[in-house]
Amino acid sequence: MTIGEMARRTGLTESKLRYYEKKGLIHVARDGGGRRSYDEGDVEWVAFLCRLKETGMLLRDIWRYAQLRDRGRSTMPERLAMLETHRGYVAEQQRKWAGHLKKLEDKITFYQAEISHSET
Amino acid sequence: MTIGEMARRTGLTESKLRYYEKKGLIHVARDGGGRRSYDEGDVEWVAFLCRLKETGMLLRDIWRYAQLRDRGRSTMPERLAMLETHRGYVAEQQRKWAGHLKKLEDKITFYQAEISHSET
DNA sequence: TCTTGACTTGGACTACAGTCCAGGTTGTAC
DNA sequence: GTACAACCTGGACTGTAGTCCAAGTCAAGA
Repeated sequence: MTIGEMARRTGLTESKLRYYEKKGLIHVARDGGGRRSYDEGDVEWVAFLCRLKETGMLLRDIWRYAQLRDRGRSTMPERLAMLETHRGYVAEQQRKWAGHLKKLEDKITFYQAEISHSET
Repeated sequence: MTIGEMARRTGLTESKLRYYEKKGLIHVARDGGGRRSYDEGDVEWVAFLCRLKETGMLLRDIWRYAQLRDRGRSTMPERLAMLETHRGYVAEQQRKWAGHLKKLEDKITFYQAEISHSET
């Protein structure tokens, strides 16, 4: 798969794919002409990498995870530990957003009351 | 209230308080010696500003909100509209984090199974 | 009066995550 | 064999949100 196809598959831009590679998050094979050649395994890894990123993991931590992954199955317990730590973070985020939503709704209710009061 | 007291009250650093002022998000009175002098109204506004920021509103949008606020009660409907738009965003974030948590838990379950399989 | 510590300013610097660009290469279609 | 799109590289540039620093000011206490 070329970088263009990969971009379409993953929803990332080509720039991002090159950037993540430069940062050591993805290792990409090359064809005879020196062009990037992605496979299905890369698609899966990029999808997971994106999920980690969307959940607020910094690229440098994803890089640590990628390093462990490169070292094979023996690092699975370490990777599991990273994911468990991250789960705690994500669970807290979820609670936080729920709280934010509640407070924002209170504020909106207050504004609505103020405005309808002004109109009378 | 001096900037140091204000920092303690709001949990922000002095740097941030100066930075937000420089960006036009807060208007702070000065004492005779040219020092910042905050009041309770400032504390409340900063607390609300922080909530907007924590929920992902960019400083330039908070600035727009602050501009409306400066113009008085007549801008309440506009502010309400901003908050309602933002509520949609926050609600979506909450759903997103719930989804992320679910997927991450699936991955963790998978890893746990893999690891216990290796051990047998 | 002198020291101390909290404060003032503008501007330079940082971290993070990209994005863009010039100049060059490769592979396919006509 | 040439036009063309898609690709390559390194490095400069961007936006967002700060953080830090030098040089100076101000007020209270010894």
